[in-house]
Amino acid sequence: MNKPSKAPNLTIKTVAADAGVSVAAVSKVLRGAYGVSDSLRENVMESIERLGYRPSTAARGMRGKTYTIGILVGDMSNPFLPELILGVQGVLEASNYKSMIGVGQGRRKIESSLIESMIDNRMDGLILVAPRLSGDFLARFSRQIPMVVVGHHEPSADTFDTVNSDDEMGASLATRALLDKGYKSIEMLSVADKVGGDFDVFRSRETGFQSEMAAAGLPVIVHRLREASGSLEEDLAAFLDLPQLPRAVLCWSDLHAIPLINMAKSRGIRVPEDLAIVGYDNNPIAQLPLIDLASVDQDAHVLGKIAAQSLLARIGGRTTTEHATIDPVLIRRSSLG
Amino acid sequence: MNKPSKAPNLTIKTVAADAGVSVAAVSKVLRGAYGVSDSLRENVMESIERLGYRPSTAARGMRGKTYTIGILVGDMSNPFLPELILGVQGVLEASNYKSMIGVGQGRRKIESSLIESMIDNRMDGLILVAPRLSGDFLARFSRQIPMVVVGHHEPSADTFDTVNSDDEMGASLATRALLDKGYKSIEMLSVADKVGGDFDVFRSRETGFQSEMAAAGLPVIVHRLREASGSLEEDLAAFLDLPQLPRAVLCWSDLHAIPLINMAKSRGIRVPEDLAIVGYDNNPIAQLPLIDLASVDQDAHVLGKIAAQSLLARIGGRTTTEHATIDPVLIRRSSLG
DNA sequence: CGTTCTACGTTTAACGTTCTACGTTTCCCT
DNA sequence: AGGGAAACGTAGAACGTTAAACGTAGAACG
Repeated sequence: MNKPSKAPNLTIKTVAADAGVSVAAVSKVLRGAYGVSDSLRENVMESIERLGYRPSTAARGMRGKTYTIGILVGDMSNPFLPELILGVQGVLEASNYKSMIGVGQGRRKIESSLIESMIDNRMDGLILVAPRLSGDFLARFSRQIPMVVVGHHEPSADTFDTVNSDDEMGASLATRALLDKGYKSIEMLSVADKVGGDFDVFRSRETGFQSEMAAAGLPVIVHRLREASGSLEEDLAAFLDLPQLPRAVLCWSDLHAIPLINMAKSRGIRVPEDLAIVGYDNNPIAQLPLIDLASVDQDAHVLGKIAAQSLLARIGGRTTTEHATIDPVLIRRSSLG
Repeated sequence: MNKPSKAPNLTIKTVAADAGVSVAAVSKVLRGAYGVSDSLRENVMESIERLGYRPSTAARGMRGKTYTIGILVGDMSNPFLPELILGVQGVLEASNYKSMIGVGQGRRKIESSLIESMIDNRMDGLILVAPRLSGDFLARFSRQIPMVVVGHHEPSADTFDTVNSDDEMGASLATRALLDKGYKSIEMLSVADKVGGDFDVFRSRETGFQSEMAAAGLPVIVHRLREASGSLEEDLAAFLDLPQLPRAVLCWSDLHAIPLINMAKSRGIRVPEDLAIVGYDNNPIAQLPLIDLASVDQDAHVLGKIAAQSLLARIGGRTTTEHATIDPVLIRRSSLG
């Protein structure tokens, strides 16, 4: 049997009895609250340690804080996730917070239900990473719980903070690198028209591309992929079949650039001799020798760190809104030329 | 400000008042407990719906169940994860359970602390997917909470259930396919000697390979990669530099097979003409045209479904232990020959 | 030497559920 | 019609923690 019939549930009461003090005293020690002498604290700590006591998050949630924050990731294939989470956890460790990670599978329904779960669990705050949910939804949830959103531009939001890599700059960087190589005919392969609703979250990279091209006095040509699943192959093929294939292409994501480079090479189009390709996100696959795709990299660790600090501040009582931005870097590989 | 000064916290009491019944009646409806008339249920449901009430998981955890189960994944790069989780969630939906997913980052410390968090949150049960933790640890935790482990052979465990794809059969399948092609010189590239402790969790695939080769009267040659990070490249290179390169190779994972196929091709070794390669896990990358790697596929959806059912049964009171096994399938691609 | 602080610790309500008893109805049989 | 069981609903005590309010003793002050 799993549960022995008599589980003498280890509670704050046990600790109090063991240390010979009141329950409230233990609670104070636990929370680092005001009004505990060093000797008391030491005494209680010793008992806690020896008994192996851990406070019940559930019970905590009833009155105070749970010291748990939820991290919701929209899509676990996101290559910078591990590093980002490390960044978050680094900050949390220092302030005895724990985190629980939820994976939204890129589906709005799962995302909402996960967020609701987290609220129901009385978590103290939420970090949403590249959520698919629209700004309206985000705003609605943010009224119920302190929230920071990473990788989802929403500059007008005033009920939650955002942390983003500067997508416009990233695209600029990549475009300028292509221009510096001397290419004149450069086009962009961007994401579907209204992926995830009609907010312009996904347009910053286009803006960066556009402004660089315009500054160079060159025409701005942007192709947009369709959203339907399975259409990616077709759309990429259509692009490669263009009568006037450009000399270079900037892809919105490595998720497009990698299949593209594959398809191009297997059609005998040489990369970068015939077509230079730059992606975005620096997916680990990009560095495989057969792929060797140049890509824009975001410092995920910093992204996570800032998000966590921001959330902690918000939980701590800050009511103003912060929108942070950090600078990406271009990783040069052979596909760039 | 985030929280309006007067949050008239929507509780079960509010609902009871609204529906004109007792608090306990609402609770019964919520839990689908015995002793509620249809009219009562309908009435209460209507109130719940209209008010948008959601029960506090934290409060629930204090007395009863939280209707939340924790899914801990050892490593989010695992390609069959999304489908597995879908399988789990499919089962859970039907019984009004929610799930929270934790990502262990392949680090034992994070794994343990996440499991502890989940226990502290009074979750009703845990599904561990390909955990790095050793059997001892697993057994210890399983005494505190109902638990099912997926993708981690531990046949001697008697305090938690396991669900696994039949790794031995998968390796057999792949080996036999290579034998059927007429190859005689087949070797295996397996995982480090004592990855994650000295249990033989990772040996089943070797066993499958070994028994097929022995049955065919051929020599059994297994290379083991080292565990240290960064050593993969070296080890693969060393393999390809072998004076007597085999005609075909079975890799323990696509995580090895994909870099291998890359390295081989970029050295001018033709796949499959010079070297046939079969991987394991059917990683999405395996199907890229430039890779086109044959691989053993596990039905992740079924894996998840069985795990969830198993856990629910255990939560429901089953005390015996179940070890389930399901059959994998070989996906043939050009790397097979 | 009384009075007021200050620092520490305790008492005691909450918090939002569940669940065990227990009291009413309602229904079904003879 | 009478009796018993089943069905329905209620009251109220948990659950483990926090936090506001409340002592209390010694120190500092006038």
